[in-house]
Amino acid sequence: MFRTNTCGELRINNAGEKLTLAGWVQTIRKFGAITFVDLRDRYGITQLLFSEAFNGQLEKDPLGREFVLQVTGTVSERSSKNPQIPTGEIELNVESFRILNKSQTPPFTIQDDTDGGDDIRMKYRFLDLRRNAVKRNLELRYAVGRSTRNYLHEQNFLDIETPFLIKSTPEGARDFVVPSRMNEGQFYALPQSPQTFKQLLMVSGYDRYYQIVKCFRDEDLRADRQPEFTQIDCEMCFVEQEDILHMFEGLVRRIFKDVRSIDYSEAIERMTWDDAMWNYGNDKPDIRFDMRIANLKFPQHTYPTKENISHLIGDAGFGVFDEAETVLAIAVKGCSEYTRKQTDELTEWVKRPQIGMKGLVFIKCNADGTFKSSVDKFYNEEKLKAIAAAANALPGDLILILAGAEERTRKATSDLRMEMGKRLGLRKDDEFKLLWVLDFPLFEYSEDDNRWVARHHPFTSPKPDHIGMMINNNPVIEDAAKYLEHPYSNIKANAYDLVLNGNEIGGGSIRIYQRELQEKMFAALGMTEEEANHKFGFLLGAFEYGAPPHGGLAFGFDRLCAILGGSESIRDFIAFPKNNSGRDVMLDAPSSIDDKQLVELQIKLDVK
RNA sequence: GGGUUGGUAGUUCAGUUGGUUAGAAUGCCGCCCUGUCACGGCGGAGGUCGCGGGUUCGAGUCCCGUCCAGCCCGCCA
Repeated sequence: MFRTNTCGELRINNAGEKLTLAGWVQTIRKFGAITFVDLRDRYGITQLLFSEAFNGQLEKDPLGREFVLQVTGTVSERSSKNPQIPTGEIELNVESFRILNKSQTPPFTIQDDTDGGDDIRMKYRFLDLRRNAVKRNLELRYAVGRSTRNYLHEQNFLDIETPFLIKSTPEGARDFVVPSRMNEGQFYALPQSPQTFKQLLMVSGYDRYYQIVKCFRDEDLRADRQPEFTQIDCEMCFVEQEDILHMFEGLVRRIFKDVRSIDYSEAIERMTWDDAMWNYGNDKPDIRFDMRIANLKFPQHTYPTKENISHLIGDAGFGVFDEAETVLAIAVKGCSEYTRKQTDELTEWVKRPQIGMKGLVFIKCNADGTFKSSVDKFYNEEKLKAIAAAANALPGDLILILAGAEERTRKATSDLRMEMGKRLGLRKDDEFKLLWVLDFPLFEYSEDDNRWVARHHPFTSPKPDHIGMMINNNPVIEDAAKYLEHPYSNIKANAYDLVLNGNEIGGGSIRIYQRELQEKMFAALGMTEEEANHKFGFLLGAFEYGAPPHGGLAFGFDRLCAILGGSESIRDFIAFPKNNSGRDVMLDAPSSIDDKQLVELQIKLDVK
């Protein structure tokens, strides 16, 4: 037997037992004639005591950090205890030991507070994974997965695997493609999600399906985006939106309970997409704090046209506001005392290219009820008061106003809101707020492609009373600004996103299950009948053989784990992640392949 | 595709207005130390300042290009 115990389990009541441990050398502390070694394994650290008798052997065969050791000895109570670690009351009095393997000195320290930077840790990821910080994250990930499986199993879901080598459908994200040797000149695609397979499983009658499954998208990366990532993918038959929301609220509550011991018993808030965009400028608002956006130019639920201009700011001769497509304000609690330096810094912040605004207008709501603003000469006390009221600003608050083109300004105001929330400490890591965002638009207009595209995906069903607004073609709109007047912009989808602290952690929809409607949808997206049949004929065909009403959703597993672990980045919750450029720096992948492989695949390269 | 921050010892970083021999911490090596646990003490080794070009009497420092990494925008049905 290699070992009788682990390095994390021995306590004072094991004193006197003779046993064997195996693990890695964490540190060596030579102290005169005796030597202390901290031996580490997955479960913890146990201090080894090498008495004077071993000095000869240790001199001949010195130990080093990360050597793999097998030690046999007797557990004894320490004469000076260490209350910091669970095994701190005991040590193993070594009677014999064996070096199972040597190690080079690692390029960074294997400690909780490692001295290694991201780059070097990724290159030696197998060493990084020895550290507690990363290990805890992977344990948390396992706990989330186990909780998910337990819950869904109890709810009668079946875990069914779907293929990875599938057909490329260039809607949406770019596919990763895999050449087929046996089918010359042809390619598989890796799934962006098992979407069509899970719908086919519904047609087959497996009315509750789930899978914790890898998905692949060949798009640029972010801290919270990897080219291969994991989804909790679910689908159900004979359900309406309410059934799905209820089922997966249960899942999330269960995960909170199992993983973080949090009783999320309060009702999960709901908000329409329209309200989210209007009040937060964003389809995934962080509702841990309020700071809603006030529109100073238009009343809610109107299109921004000249006739709809409200009287909040009117035409006051202030060109920046008068000529702007939209003017948005947020009230920042208790910041009316901001200095010139602080407001200048905020102005610089919104002028960064990533935000892209030209400037920032301030109104200080003084504690005594007066106002001081950078636009005093255009707006009198009464107007400023009205603006403050609209922005829900109280004395002592600072109102920040951005003006410009609709879409950019809304996004910038949303970003500014998030930034101020962060600076004011309103976005706490240990506070969790869930939110359903409902009634997404079915379509959105792509100005690049000059056509309507599915906002979620083309299998999402429209709200039943909006089906009549579907047209059997995808008309090009000459003036892009006019697209708001097109009926498609008013069609809402049976689609829903689950948002946690301003992050989209899941999303789904009630699907189309009738061939006619699905054909209509493809046509609306500008697909000819021929194209639709070529790409999705199998699904259309299946819908003719008794397809039941169905719907589902998918959670971003990595992201969910990261948020539950209190981290912005998902990389530390993935054992072997890719870097910003989609590279695995440990494997040095992707890489070129042999000419022989290229010949077999009938691929000629036209690079370098 | 674009923006931005960074690249100096094994590692993490400092390096002033361009000026003598490029520093610190940690790690590593050697010696000392019988109760350490971030052990301690003394000593030592360790650098093509990412790469290429330019300006200058002189470049880690300024300029141009390039590569790599982090973050962001675009993109992500």
